Amino acid sequence: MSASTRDLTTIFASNEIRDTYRISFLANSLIVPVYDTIKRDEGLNRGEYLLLFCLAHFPKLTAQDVANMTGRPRNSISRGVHRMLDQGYIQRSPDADDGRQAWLRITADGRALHKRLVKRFQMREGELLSALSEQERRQLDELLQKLVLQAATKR
Amino acid sequence: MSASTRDLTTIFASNEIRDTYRISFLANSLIVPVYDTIKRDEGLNRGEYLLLFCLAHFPKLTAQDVANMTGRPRNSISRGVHRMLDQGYIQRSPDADDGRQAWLRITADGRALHKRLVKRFQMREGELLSALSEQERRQLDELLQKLVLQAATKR
DNA sequence: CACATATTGTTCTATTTGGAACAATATGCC
DNA sequence: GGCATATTGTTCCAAATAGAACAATATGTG
Repeated sequence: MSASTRDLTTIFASNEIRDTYRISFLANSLIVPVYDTIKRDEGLNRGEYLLLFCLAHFPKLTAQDVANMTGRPRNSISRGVHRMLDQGYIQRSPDADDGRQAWLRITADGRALHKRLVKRFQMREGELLSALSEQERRQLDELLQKLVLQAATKR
Repeated sequence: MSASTRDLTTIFASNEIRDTYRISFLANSLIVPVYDTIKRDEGLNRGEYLLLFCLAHFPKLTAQDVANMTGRPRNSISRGVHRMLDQGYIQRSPDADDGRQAWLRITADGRALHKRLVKRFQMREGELLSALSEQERRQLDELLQKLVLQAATKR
């Protein structure tokens, strides 16, 4: 009996936390291979890419905002900020009213990088979603939206 | 304008990879807080818990099987195996026909630990799913199953 | 059988990660 | 205003992580 003859996918449907297990598996399947190519081609690690992604969708954010959005600790964000500043993908300006915090913005270079990289995630997402019909995709969209709003408020 | 007055949840519905972003966010929300308590209370890290979880659902597995199922590198599994052996949660026996590999099994202690810990994930899962109706949960179940099977085959 | 290639599990090493403590600044309360 | 408490971003350090090389074993092909 070798690994190739044993069916390791049965666990998807037969464990005590089916949804948790499958959502976690899906998340890994969607992002890990793409992060690997981003690391290889652009030298950005996960924290740095997340920072870029967040800043691509808000005009300005503080480091604390990014930590809240991504769930990563502030020191990881802080490191990412410095590296992305060095590379010119983001810029920082101190807040006039609050000396503790600083506003982060994406630069034109950063936005161009984001546009290139996000396509890789879109392709991977498309591969997975091709298993669903149009109607099923709309169902998924609604269900996910309800779940993330629940997750964002109930924690 | 402070973080508390800015609505950082708008990104859920307005980015180029909505499903990827939301699934990844959900996965973190489901597992990270629980892993933290498991680390604190039992000293198990993520790799060690995953090993226990896998072995709780198959009579026996090789380290390579666990690596395939979880997507983690073999050296991480290897480390986990040794620590879990030391703690008596799993046992190992060499394969008679293939001198390279060894079969891993969960012990009674390991199974008892699994039963206790999986409840924590069930509780967290229940909190999130409470946002859905019975019918919606069935829909989610079907959609997730299609997606994970697609992910497991198309990679 | 002999030799090239593949697979399993391990060790070594560099990078990533995150908790904790810290300085600077802000807020609340008397 | 003055002092206790909270918040932001940083540095320090220990743990987790994963790539690469490795030894042992297995497989395949002549």
